[in-house]
Amino acid sequence: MGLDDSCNTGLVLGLGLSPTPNNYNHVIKKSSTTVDHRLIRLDPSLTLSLSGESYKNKTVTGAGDQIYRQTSSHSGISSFSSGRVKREREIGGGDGEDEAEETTERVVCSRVSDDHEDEEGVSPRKKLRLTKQQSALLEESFKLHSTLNPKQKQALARQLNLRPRQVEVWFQNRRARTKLKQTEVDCEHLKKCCETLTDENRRLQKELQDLKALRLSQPFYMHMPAATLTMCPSCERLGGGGGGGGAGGGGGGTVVGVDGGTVKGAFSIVTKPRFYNPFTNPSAAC
DNA sequence: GGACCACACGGCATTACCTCA
DNA sequence: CCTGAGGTAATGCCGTGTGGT
Repeated sequence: MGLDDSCNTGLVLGLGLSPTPNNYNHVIKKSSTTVDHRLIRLDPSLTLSLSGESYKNKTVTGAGDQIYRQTSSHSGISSFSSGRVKREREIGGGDGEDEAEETTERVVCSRVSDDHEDEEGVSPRKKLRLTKQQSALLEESFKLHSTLNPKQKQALARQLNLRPRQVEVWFQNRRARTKLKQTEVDCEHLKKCCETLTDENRRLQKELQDLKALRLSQPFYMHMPAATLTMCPSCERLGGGGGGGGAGGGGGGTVVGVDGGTVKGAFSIVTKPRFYNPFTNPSAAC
C-alpha cells in the first residue's frame, strides 16, 4: 500500500492493469514474419475499497473475443496424421464436387509452374498471387458472408478460376486478418481505458489525501455529518446548520475549539459532492 | 441409447514465397 | 545488387460436430 495507513480511514484506492490468470501473452509480433496475435487480456480496473479486503479487482474486459487456447502446434507429434486426409480430398477429388476442379487446378498449376517446375509433384512451394479482380470478388463475397458453404465455395472457385481449396484458404486467412485487426482495435481501446482509469485513480488518490489531511487538521468537524457543518471563513466560527439545540447548544452559534482527541467515530465519505468544502458556506453566525 | 470410428470443417500457429523500400 | 520488413498464400495440427455402425 502506497498510502499512509496511519490515518486508518479504511479506504484503499487501487488501480490494476493485470493480465488475466490464463497467462496470455499479448504480443503482436512484427519482428519476424509471424504475426502472433495471441491475446493477453489487459484488464484495467479501479477499485476503492475498505482496507480489510485488499485489492479486489473487478475486471472489465474490453475485447469481446473468445478465449484462445494455448498454442499446441508443436506440443505433440502427429500421432495419427494419416487420419487427416483433408488436403488429399481436395486435390485427389474424392468427392464428386471436384470434377470441374481438375481443369481449374490445371490452369492454376500451369500458371504457377510455368517457369520451371519439376513435374514430379515435389514442387517447391510457389506462391500464387491473386489478381486484382480475383481479390475484389473474394472481398465482395467475404462482405456478404465470412464463411462459405461448399456450394458457394465451388461457385466462387469456378468463377475465379481457382481451386476451392484456394478460396477456402483465402477466406480463412481473411478471417484471421479481420480478427487480428479487431484485436488491435480492442487493444487500442483497452489502452484508452487504462489511461482513463489511471487519471481517475490519480484524482481519487488526491481526493483521498485531501480528505485525510482535512480529517487530521479538523477532526471534530468530520465527526459531524458534513451537511450540518458550516464555517465562516472570516471569523472561523463553526455553526451546526440545524440551528438551535445542537451539541454546542445555544442559538447564536458556538465557538468550537479543535480537539483532536475526541474524534473516534467512523469516517464517512459523501460522494456527491465528492469533496465537501466547509469554507464555501459562511455560517449564519456572523 | 451409448460407445466408437471416420470424416469434414473451421480455427489457429506457423512457414515460405514474393514484393518493395 | 543486397537486405530486411511486411503481406499473404499455403501447410500442418487440433478440436469439434456429424453420420454410420
